[in-house]
Amino acid sequence: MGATKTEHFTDKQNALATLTKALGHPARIAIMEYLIKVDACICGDIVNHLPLAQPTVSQHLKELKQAGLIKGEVEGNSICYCIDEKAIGKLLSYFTALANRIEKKNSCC
Amino acid sequence: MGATKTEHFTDKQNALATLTKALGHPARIAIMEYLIKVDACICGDIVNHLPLAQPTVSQHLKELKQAGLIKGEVEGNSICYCIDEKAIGKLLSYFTALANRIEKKNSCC
DNA sequence: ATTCTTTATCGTAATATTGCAATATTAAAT
DNA sequence: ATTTAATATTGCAATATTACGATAAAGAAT
Repeated sequence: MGATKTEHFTDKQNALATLTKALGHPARIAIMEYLIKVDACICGDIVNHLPLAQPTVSQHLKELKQAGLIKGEVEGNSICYCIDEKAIGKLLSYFTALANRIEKKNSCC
Repeated sequence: MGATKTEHFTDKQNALATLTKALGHPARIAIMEYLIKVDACICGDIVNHLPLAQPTVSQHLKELKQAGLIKGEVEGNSICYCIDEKAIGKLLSYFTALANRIEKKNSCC
């Protein structure tokens, strides 16, 4: 086993899990925060701000990109990365809905 | 290696990664949604609503609990699980802040 | 006391993730 | 054309996750 049984869950559940899983690592959180902190898309410069080797950072960027959390465009001999707002929007609306649904309940714990 | 280098990141980054990582599996998303859908804490009954064996569900519940996303109290010979609102609050406020910070930027991608 | 029910834990196999050195790629700069 | 700079890919070792059968634990019901 070891493989997630995605086929047993809904597309929405899988899609959300893909986003949260991609954010489920402090290095990828740090990358997202750095992309936001700097007031533009980052072309290069990410590796130097993380305590990880270049191949490791590259791999994390790849995962964030595959999950749809960031976009990357080639720009000269470097690559311009920036946050994909849509993904953050999805996360925000999901957790907003979740919080609303919880508020309406009588908590029994 | 295979072990996350948590020591290189901030407590906040690690804390958030813990929450998102716990939600980074469709079964755990499904558990959270089921806990909210049913209008009370669930005592038992979770296993029957998931396409996974009982030990697997138990393990997922353990992870959600360790991450602080759910609370569990013994109640007779079953256990009463419910969402921990604080954790959802943390996620919501984090993504809200993130979205706000993005909105203020000039998007360059 | 025994059985039933519910949940947890142990053990283990299959698979995935993390991290990095080495190397490749690609385009700019000289 | 060669060198330099930035990023990606490959290959691999260490570790973590996922899943579940078997078993344990603990209270409820008989």
